[in-house]
Amino acid sequence: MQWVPYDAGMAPETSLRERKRARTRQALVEAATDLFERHGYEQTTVADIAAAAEIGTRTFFSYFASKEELLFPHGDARIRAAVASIAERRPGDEPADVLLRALHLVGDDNDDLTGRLAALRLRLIRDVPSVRGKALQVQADGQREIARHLAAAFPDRLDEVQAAALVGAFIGAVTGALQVLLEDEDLPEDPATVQAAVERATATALQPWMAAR
Amino acid sequence: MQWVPYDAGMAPETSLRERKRARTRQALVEAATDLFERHGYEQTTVADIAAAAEIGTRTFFSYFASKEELLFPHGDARIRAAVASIAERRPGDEPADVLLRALHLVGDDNDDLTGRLAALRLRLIRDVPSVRGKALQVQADGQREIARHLAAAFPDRLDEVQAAALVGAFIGAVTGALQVLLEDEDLPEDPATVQAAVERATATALQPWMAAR
DNA sequence: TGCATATCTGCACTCATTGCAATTCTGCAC
DNA sequence: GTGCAGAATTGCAATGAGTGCAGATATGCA
Repeated sequence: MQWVPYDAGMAPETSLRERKRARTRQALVEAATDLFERHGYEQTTVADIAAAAEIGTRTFFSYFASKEELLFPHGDARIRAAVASIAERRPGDEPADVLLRALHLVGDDNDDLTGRLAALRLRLIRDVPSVRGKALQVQADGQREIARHLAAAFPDRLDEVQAAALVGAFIGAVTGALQVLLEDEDLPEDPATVQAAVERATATALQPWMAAR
Repeated sequence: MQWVPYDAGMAPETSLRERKRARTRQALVEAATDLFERHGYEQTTVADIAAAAEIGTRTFFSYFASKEELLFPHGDARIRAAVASIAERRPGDEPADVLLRALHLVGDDNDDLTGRLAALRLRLIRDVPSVRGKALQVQADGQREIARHLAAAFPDRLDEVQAAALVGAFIGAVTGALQVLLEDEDLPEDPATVQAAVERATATALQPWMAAR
């Protein structure tokens, strides 16, 4: 490949047009984060957000296909990390080994960009149905992508469907645990605490695999 | 609308009010199924459906909270089956045993009511984002419910979070496989074939547990 | 400088969803 | 059978997301 979408600290090899566009996009995310925190998700209209970022309401939809998208501006960051991790497969690795490592890694750089957005997102996923729906879709898509790469990494051991099942099991364990943990009214707790709790719970759930190692 | 003097499969404890309401609800689902099949999901408006069922558009929302809900009129049937299955826990059963049995069972009575609605639903889940989102939410909620019961069934072995992780892993494996299988353009294949493929793939993914038995 | 292309924007429109208030049933009691 | 309290139905108006369209602007490149 030749083009990496856009990353905070990225090369200036971009045209004015692109830079301007990226700046506006960023402004939209920030304005939205701000307004959502201040007035709530449902109370904030797309028009409000567009106005805050100084663009026309109509133009908003040329940056984000929906209001929910604002909360997942880097929908693929984690996926890319996981995929990269899979690529680093070491000889002798079992599919499960690779997945466990990838999972761990994705859990770590949990703080994608502004932790503020991340925290807000968790709260909204818990409270707003449409946001939860979007989050689940993003997750499902990511899962599929990872499965594709896993299958490719072990052509002799897994077919597409088996890989998808395996990935589903691992990610399912994590999200299942997370779902329960996030039910607590006071989310903002401490990311590390949650992280640890997830690891503990999934360790039990995935124990058969870890034991096999 | 025609009159069915006596519906054999209905609980006797219902008042006229309830029966009438149930009939209208059913009429709505049927009208929707029909229209969705004939003109497509997005091309069919809630007003169309309400008209077809002979009720006011406004009234529709006193039966279903959203257009998507029409596709999941028995959102809890499978869950109840799984929960019941868990309740039948036999001494000596491991959590994983109970889950495997429940999963198998849920996969079986896959034909919830009119296979027509079920088939349509699968197609729409694959093609319409908002429907996919809804499906994922229903699934997540069901998962949570099952986890609750599993935790209750093994108070000495699992806490809420561990149970959720375990359930997430099992259901995640199944849905992961299913997701890939449904990508084929020609869904209507043969339910049994899909069922078998899912079992095969999940067997690989969950093998460590099955082996432990 | 000047055109071809990419963006931006206002306007009008469709559609899901909701609040409100008037109207029409149904269950139950007298 | 009459009447009432509560439930259900419905029309109307309004909000807000998302889209198609056409004209106005800005940018890349010759």
